[in-house]
Amino acid sequence: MTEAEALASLSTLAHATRLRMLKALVAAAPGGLTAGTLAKSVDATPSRASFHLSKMAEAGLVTHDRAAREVTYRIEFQAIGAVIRYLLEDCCANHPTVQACCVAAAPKS
Amino acid sequence: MTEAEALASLSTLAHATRLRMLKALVAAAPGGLTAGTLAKSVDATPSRASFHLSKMAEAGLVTHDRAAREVTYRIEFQAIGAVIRYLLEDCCANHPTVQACCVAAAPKS
DNA sequence: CTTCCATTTCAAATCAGGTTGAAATATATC
DNA sequence: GATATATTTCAACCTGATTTGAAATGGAAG
Repeated sequence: MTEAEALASLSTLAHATRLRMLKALVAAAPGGLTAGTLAKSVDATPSRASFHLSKMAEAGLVTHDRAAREVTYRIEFQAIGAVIRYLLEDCCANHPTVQACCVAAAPKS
Repeated sequence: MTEAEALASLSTLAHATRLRMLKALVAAAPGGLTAGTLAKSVDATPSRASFHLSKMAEAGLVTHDRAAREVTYRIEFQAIGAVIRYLLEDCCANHPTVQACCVAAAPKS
């Protein structure tokens, strides 16, 4: 992942509406949610939701496909993993103190 | 870490000058770098560097202390760890696919 | 083909953040 | 105290992101 890509992902994540959409999509994985459902779940107008979703799609954080009239958005876990990895590896040089946080965050045996 | 804190850290990281400063400070850890050295290393004017450094300090990503005329900035590894953990745990619910990225990023035995 | 529903696009207004350069502060030296 | 260096602060300006609401598009159903 390049610095430019990392910056694009980080600024996409750095917005309350988008971060909440992301959480909603994680909770709904692997099924995904329609644009309308997402809009309601983060209390945004359709046009605002569409704006933010297209930004997230542009950054590769979500994918979307149309079924009839509805557009379903799905989380792209690997894209978020790539951002985390960039922070850990490229920025922090895998510093033990930073890694310790990830280890602690992995209670799954 | 609260959502507001995570958003503050993410938007602080989402800027080329600041991300480069962060990398420089990681490389210089645990010693730190002076404001002037940092400014040169990212090719920024003193005033621009000071502006970005104060944002990073405000977000808790760096600390600073004065020695004579120079102000030395140091990376706060735990703060970055906290952001990563937030993404991993609070956003992605420790999803295996995302965790796999961190594991791969940890070649240190 | 008209109508309805879901979503996106668009232009205008607003807002937040970044850059610039000059001035101010802090500290040391003469 | 005067001067020099390191850094920060400030105000003005610029730029890009976000919001808003209306209009347009895509698709299904009568």
